Amino acid sequence: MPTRVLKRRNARLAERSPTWDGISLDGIPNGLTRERIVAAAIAIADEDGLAAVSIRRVASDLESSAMALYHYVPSKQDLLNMMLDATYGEFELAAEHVADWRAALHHFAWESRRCLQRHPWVNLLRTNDTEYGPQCIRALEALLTCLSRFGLDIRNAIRLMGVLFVFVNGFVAAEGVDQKRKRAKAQPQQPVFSKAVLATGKFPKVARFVEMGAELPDDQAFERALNWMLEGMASAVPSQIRPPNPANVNTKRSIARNQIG
Amino acid sequence: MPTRVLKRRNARLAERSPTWDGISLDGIPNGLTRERIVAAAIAIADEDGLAAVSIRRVASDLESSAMALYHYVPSKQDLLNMMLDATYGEFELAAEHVADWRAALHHFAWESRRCLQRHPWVNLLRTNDTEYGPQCIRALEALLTCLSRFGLDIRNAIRLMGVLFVFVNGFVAAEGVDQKRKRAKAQPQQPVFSKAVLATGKFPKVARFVEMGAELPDDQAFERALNWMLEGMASAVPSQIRPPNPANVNTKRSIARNQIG
DNA sequence: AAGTTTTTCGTACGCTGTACGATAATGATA
DNA sequence: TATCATTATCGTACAGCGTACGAAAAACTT
Repeated sequence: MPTRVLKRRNARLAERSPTWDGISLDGIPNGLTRERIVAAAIAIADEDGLAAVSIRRVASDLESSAMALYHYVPSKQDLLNMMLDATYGEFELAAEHVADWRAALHHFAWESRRCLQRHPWVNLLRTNDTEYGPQCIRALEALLTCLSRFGLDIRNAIRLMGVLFVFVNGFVAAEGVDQKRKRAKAQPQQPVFSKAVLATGKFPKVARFVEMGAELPDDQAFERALNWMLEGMASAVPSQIRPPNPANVNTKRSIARNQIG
Repeated sequence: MPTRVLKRRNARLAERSPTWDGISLDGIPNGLTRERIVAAAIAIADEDGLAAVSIRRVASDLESSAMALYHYVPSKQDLLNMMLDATYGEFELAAEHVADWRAALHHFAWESRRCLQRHPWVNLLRTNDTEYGPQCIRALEALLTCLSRFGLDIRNAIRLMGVLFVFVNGFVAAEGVDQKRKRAKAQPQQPVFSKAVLATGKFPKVARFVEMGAELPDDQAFERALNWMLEGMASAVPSQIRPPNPANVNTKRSIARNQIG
């Protein structure tokens, strides 16, 4: 995208009223705010991908100049951190009516996936070393509170949540890659597996897998894998706080220890 | 790192023998190869992080010039893909002596973690849309072959592996963040949770969790979470090919269907 | 020796984050 | 209202990035 940004900015500047005094033409004050900057950056990332988020581009969209942003945002890395935290604001906290900790974690997983899917770039941000901000802490507090109602202490709750979040994150990341591929289908082709390698005939099983069509991750696959995860967790949670899963009731392998592991 | 790269390159060029003819001073031919380029890039990423991998830097380390590399590597993105695939070459294939599919997956998970830990930047690469190359396919084929020996068909094996890999990937990513934090302890401090937010007192559970010290992911935590994962999978795998897990033998909830899910 | 192909390299363009200093707008105070 | 201090904005500049383009050199063929 050559000179596009600059052109856009010049266009914006050109249509400014010469008597502009802090109020833009349509009546919306364009004084900068940290919130406005973060929102603009998120909009860019949603629309054109995370790579398109540059200080100059954000400033251009805000009809401002690059350096003006640095009064509200210490650095670009901080801006990215704020973007990440802002997405946690969309997190719908666990409803009151969840019946047990398994349902709470189930809700947490689906809600996490929903938020991650809405902003595919979140996966990229989470790989850097980011700081957990207010929105994230708020969601975490709510879930901890919910889980504690069902008898899980903080340490164990954190363990479960951590593993679950890691799982959801990885799953959505894999989903995102596939979706990106599907969207860019116009390309000559972007084979997931190098065709040259498969053509050697040395890898019959992988070739057969490719032939029968890779199974793309979807809602059903997510639910299935999530239940594996939860089932495994249930097998480790002390029985007295285990949800009344009919499949488990008559089992003798309940773990008596009060510590998960 | 200002002008460092350029200086290094100039130094290298300066110490070149004027009668240089394809053989470098210490007798090692420095004709470029795709393999040498990839290896150099990996070395840089291991040492200075993925961000330090630039075409100019790689060329400098190879005592070459930036544009020379483009005859062996179509683009930087392709170079990154090749780096990723090369790491699969270090993957130690499942030993012959694994007793059942659960042991095979257990080995696969630990080996994946080992490789990922050796090259922390792999996590960053896997988030982009990459293509699976020969080394990756080789490892996949081996695991599929191993799993099929225990009665798992390709579709189900892929499902299990996919979820497991996603889990390992996410876990190591979390580990990597913590390790990076630990290494940069000299900094004034890099609180994982914003202290200003916690100081509001609105989030007592999170605050208590921070007080009692976050439990860093380690070998033990990995093994524990991995067993959750495998336990959940075992509950979904048809009973006749389920490994003889004593905890499961007397359970009636075996799923008779031949399809996982 | 001449011609062809492969490999290397210099230059240049547009982009990036941001340090620094000058300028403009705003709010407080005399 | 005039002056000053603070805050906000902006222009310029620097070093670095990926890589398109074309010239140059080296290597290999004939």
